[in-house]
Amino acid sequence: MKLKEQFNQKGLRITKQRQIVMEVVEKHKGRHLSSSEIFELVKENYSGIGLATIYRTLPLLEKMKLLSKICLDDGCVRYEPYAPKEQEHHHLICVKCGAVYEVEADLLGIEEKQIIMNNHFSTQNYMVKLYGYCKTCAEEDVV
Amino acid sequence: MKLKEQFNQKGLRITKQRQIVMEVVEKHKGRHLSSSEIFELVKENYSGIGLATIYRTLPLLEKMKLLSKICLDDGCVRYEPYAPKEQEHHHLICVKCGAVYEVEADLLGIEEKQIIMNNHFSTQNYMVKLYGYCKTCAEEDVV
DNA sequence: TTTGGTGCAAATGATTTGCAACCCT
DNA sequence: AGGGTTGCAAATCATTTGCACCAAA
Repeated sequence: MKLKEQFNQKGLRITKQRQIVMEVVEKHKGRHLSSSEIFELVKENYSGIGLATIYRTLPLLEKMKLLSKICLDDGCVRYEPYAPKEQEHHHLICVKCGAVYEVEADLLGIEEKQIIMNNHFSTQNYMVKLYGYCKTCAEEDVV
Repeated sequence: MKLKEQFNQKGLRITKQRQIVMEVVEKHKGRHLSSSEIFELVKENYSGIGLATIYRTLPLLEKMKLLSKICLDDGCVRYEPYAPKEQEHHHLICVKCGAVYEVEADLLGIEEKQIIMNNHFSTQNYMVKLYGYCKTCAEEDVV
């Protein structure tokens, strides 16, 4: 199991708790789980888990590039399975109902990346958040 | 003064506190002020201000499209003067030192916008956050 | 056995809310 | 006058931290 090696290499231990956190987030790919949502889901499989462990585990898994942190402007940090550059995806946020959709696409073209390079900034990755109306809410507005 | 009319139209009142909050954020265009930073700055001109007023005023000014809320993944909400579509700008976030730079450009091309339209989403505006290394930190890494 | 890891409870920080007093219109 | 606003303090929420105990390696 690669996960275990990845941890051990850094002197970290792979515990039941860490494994279940990973499983839960992967199982719910496409949702954007907050820390407390993850806490609730982990409890279903491991009722003894403590909230503090969740809060200590999540940033750790993020640093190891196993999870990605996302911030959807709703007052809490959320996580999703890590997506390598080739699968970069972005978020469409409905300003009316709050629904979040994903678009899988490399939204920045060569030109745009050039503009950024000109600012002396070396980009590792990027995230685009688009605010607008989802189909449902756009139709309601017409009524 | 248009500001006053804009408020009165909605049955809202233009108070000294609200005016000073606007002034402070506009004066510091280019910085990305957190609520408590705004609180401190407002106090310089109006020492009686209460923190709760700041927290009530900021979302109000945002709804009125006088300010924009930004979330730079550092655990607090920040604000900057509202930028109409023509002046859309985005943020470069240094993952090492945390510095935030701005790029003024419409980073999404026609093609990319088309991709989003195909998702049945009508975009009002969007925000791009790019994570990477600023010039200074990139140079330090070489050392 | 030897650390790193965990649960729990208390501490922090950011933001919200109830309420009486206040002040734009 | 009258209702929107404010300051203050208490309440909430998300997240962090100290510490004794537990468990991977």
